[in-house]
Amino acid sequence: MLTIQQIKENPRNIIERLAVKGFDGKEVIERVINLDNERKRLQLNNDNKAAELNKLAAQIGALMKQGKKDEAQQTKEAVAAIKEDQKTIAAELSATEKEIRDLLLTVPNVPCAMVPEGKTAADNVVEKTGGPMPELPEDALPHWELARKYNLIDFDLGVKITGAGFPVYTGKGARLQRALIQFFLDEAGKAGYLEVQPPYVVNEASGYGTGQLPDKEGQMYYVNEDNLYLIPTAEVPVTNIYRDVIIPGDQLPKKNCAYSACFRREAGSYGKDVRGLNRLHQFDKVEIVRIERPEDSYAALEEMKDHVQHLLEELGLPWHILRLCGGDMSFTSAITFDFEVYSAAQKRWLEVSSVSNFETYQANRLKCRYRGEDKKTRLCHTLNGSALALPRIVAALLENNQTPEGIRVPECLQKYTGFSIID
RNA sequence: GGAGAGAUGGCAGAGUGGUCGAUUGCGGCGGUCUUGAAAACCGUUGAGGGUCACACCUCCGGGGGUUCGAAUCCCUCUCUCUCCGCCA
Repeated sequence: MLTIQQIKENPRNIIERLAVKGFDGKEVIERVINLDNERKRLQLNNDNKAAELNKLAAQIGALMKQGKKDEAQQTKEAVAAIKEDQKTIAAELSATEKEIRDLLLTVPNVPCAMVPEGKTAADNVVEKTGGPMPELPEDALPHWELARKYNLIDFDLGVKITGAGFPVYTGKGARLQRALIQFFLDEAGKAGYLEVQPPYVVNEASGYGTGQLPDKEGQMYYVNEDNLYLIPTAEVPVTNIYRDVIIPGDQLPKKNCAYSACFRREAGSYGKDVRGLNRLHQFDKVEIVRIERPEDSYAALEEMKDHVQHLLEELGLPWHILRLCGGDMSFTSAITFDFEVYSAAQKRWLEVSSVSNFETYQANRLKCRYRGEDKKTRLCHTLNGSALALPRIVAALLENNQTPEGIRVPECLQKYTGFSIID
């Protein structure tokens, strides 16, 4: 969430930029500022009462030691009255604090200056395009047909075991999954990301830390008995490594990568766009996460984009980068770039990565700070990106690389798969 | 699942009702000494609110209570550890 400090520094600017996300912040921002002034007043009042009480309590202690019981008794009576006062002030104070917190939770992150205006995905800006566009024959098959033809993925079996959206990968299909994961992790390692293997299940505090809670709990699988959530992305456990942490300035940046299975309920999204691998409840992904000093975060974002682009080039897929418009960005992001690959048989672009800078929005919730040269603590900037999510990559690879002889495996994967063609 | 122990500052570890925001050790930082370093010695070293800066206030796992006063007593929740059972 935003900090009050941020809001107070330049409320007009915040309101203007929130409008880019289609959020009318005028009222909330004003309300927060007023409430904070009220909070300060109450706090001062409360503190003064507390100071008085502390002083009197010490006096009573001293009197008791001297054996002056009567005087002590008198003082005790004075204390009772002040306590009564303080009680009401304290109640007001905590109510005000709660209201501020609740309001702040409703305010999305402020989009940075580079974010284009716009309401829907149609307003996203294509920033860059690359990779070879394949020429497929008319009878080219979509990946779900190819998966059946070559026995790579059994969707029906997944339905039997679990339900729709939980495919079973078999044989070379399973091997291809493992190869991609290894390839992505190795590349991230080369780029300086420290690999971690996080839990796939997280507690409530972690859900709040990265912003899945309180709003999006409907998107996560929930384990009722233990009050735990299945992770929708490794971003959650990995970023929460840095929850409630003050990082020495010279240890920044922190760069982590992690493979994990991801679990998403995808409640309410059914229809033609969800066939095959296009949208799953469980899928594999390698995620990269960075914790940066504010002044470095945008350079880091560029590095992350370059990294993802590099992966797609190695895979030989046609890709483009979208700069998301305000309306299509997530609640917590300050700027987001989506990478899409072209699926030649489905004749559509598929999102395979999303790279975002959250600036201090996540860090404020996480209480993730660093200590600067001046010894002061400041909020870090957090960033993350998929590098990459597997299913749609697999879909595009199968479709785009299909030949009469079989499906060609990209060079970069062959040392991991152990085969160069799927036939 | 059963039984027991515990949760204190970056770490270790004291403190069981009244200058305790907290003894001490380690670590960190600054300094003296040194060509440099180590050792030794001296000093310093938690977070948040508040203030121009002080003052002042809050925080000893979370929440509630007792008391003039709680890290210390009571209740409750969560978590961790040990032993037993089960088990990849």
